[in-house]
Amino acid sequence: MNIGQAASASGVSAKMIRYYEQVGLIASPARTEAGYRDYSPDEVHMLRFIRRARDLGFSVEQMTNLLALWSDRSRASGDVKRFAMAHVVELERKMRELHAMAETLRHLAKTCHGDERPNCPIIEELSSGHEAAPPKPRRSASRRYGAH
Amino acid sequence: MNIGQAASASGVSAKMIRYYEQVGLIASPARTEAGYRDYSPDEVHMLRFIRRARDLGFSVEQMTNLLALWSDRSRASGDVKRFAMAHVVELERKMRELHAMAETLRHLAKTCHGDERPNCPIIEELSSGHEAAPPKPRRSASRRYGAH
DNA sequence: CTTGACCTTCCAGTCACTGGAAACTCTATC
DNA sequence: GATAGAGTTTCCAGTGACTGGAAGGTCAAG
Repeated sequence: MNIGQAASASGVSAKMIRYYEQVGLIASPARTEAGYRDYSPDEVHMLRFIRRARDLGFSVEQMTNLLALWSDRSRASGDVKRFAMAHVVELERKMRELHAMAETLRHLAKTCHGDERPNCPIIEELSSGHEAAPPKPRRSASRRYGAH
Repeated sequence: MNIGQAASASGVSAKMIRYYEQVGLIASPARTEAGYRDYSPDEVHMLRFIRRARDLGFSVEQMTNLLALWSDRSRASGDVKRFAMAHVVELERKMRELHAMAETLRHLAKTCHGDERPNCPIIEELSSGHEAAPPKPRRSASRRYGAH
């Protein structure tokens, strides 16, 4: 199976497959005489696993751990569960962050007439207001989400 | 006011201030004879505005628009409100995405014993399962959130 | 034999920063 | 006046997870 077929069979683009190989998430596959990558059914299976993990928001580094757990037949299911739940906690933290931003903005927008007049409490609050969104970023220098 | 003072007065680090200048979000400030950046109270005020906008999850590009709205005394408050609400919609889209991921993971984890035995439905589902998290990514090639 | 779809490698760009090096300036102390 | 330490300057490189594109090799169909 060449890379294009592996891509459509797994849902991971050819570009991404090469990238995952490059960063060491997956091993280099066999090559044809002409130098084309040649994927076995098992490797395509692994790519599908990777795609699903990525759809659940796991980073490449975390996927490395997941693949290790996957291929380790003797690991305890508790290890997997702990890993999954730690990720859930992280997802929820990000959700709360986004929620706080949205809440603040909705609150500001509620007091804005939204008409033709220039007077706008949203801008005024951003301009001179008190502290903004994150309810209270207590210790984490967390990543932010530029919407673009 | 030099850059360090402007940084602590605004909550935007010196590094970020230089970066924002470099990418054109803010204008180059005056310089002292020695070449040090010299910020006026108005510029520090603008930096605070920027920090609050960033805390609400606006990208640099969006902040450029916000600054334009800020300094345009004749713009309609409706323009600002529309801009803010579009961002809220985007934040909510991301929240739903994260929520779907967390839900899927929690669901998988619920069926996992989480003990010493190797049998683990989480891994099994990722390995051979049906479609994963995003409830149904209908058209957007949306950004994802690697938790690291 | 040519066309076009595929594959290969490599380099650059994205976004919003952060870290660090080398060199300069400022302020305080001795 | 010398010196130390903190602050500033520029510039370059790296982050994560890709995506785009150029230049060239390969394959199957007509």
